Amino acid sequence: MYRQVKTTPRKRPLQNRSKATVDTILTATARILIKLGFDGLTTNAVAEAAGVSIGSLYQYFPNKEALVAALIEDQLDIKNTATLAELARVAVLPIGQAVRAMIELTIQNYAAQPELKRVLLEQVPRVGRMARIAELHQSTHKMVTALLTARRAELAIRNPETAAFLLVAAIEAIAHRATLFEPARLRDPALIDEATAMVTRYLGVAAG
Amino acid sequence: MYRQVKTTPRKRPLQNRSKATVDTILTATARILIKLGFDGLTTNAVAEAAGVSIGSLYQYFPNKEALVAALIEDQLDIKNTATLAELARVAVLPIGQAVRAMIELTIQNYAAQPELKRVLLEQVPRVGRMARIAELHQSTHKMVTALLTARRAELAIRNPETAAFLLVAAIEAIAHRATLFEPARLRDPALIDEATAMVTRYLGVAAG
DNA sequence: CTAGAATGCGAGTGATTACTCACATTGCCA
DNA sequence: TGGCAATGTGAGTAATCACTCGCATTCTAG
Repeated sequence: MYRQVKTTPRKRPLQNRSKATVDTILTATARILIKLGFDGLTTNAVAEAAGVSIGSLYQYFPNKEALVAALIEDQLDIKNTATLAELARVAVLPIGQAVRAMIELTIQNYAAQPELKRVLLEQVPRVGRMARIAELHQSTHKMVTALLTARRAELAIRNPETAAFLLVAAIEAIAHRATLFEPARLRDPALIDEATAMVTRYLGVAAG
Repeated sequence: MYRQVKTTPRKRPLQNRSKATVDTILTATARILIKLGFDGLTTNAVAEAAGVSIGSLYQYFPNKEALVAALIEDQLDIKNTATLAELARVAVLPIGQAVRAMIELTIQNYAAQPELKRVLLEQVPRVGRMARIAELHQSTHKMVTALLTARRAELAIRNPETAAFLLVAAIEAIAHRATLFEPARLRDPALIDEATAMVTRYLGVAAG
């Protein structure tokens, strides 16, 4: 279907020296990506910007997409860990509060380094990371479904599975769209208030 | 910021002969794009698949991205026209009904040719069409804001502008995410029911 | 009918750029 | 201290592909 490119790292950096090299390379990748986009990103340019030889780059990254994939993986891991942890934490709170907390977390996640987030979001398909995204969606979806099912008695919804899909998609999209098109909105408290209102009214619970 | 590529057509096809050529080229582009992705899409391959010489292709399209851009423009035009028309049509209906109609339209739009939609969605940034998307968002957003403002008295919301942003983002995302990750859901009536419920409860009106 | 415009043709080329490899340097450990 | 492993180097190569251009064919208007 797609020309899938191997993006698994070539070699793990063992000594501190090489760990630093890898870090520098990724930092340079991010910088160039923001400035020039994926097409302006050349492996030679990355190596030069990182002050590292092109050979060293290829010690650790098999190709250009692997560079971007690594950045994406980092972000996804951070986000996923934070999301699952927060979901666990809020599971016992009053639902309104739980909702607000999840919305805040989601928006905060996008609000940090929005430029980088934007570029990476755009490059996800190109770098063959859609499957990974799907996985994460899946895991979030399951957890939210479980949460909604567990507390079904308090809620006005009949179909927790579909509801979970809607909610996750909606909240994620709000942050996503704001990041891509109206970053200023990420700082607008009304966004969080209204989103919380939307979700809590849908669920039939008091706002958080 | 981005290496922006000119994607405006080179020459308009005048005779029927050339109109057919352009059509064939775009059809071939869509087919290859679905099968091989953007990287597998080469201008030579498109020309061959279309049974047209590479020279002819370049009569009408200045470069590879212009091919994809043309497909995207087509889809966006269709969608935008339909959306604005429907918004105008439902403006006088009971709000619950209006909401359901808009949700159905949005989902239908994605449900037609979901494969092509998926690839095109993924290629929007690469082909420099984010600005166009932003425009369309803007116009939809304005219209929905106007609608919510006009019927404010019937609604439980305080901030029509933010509410419009939320609603458009949420509904769009539900269809979008389903298309990308769970196409089967596009056929699930529960999706529409629940989405309608979410929106109408948020607005504080009877479900449509 | 004809002249010029529109369209169609496709082998070839030029430029880009990802990536290799043979070798140099540095770090680690016995 | 010596030797092996890890790391770093960068000129060069090979392959791809977007795109050109000079020419052939088809259409249309007068």
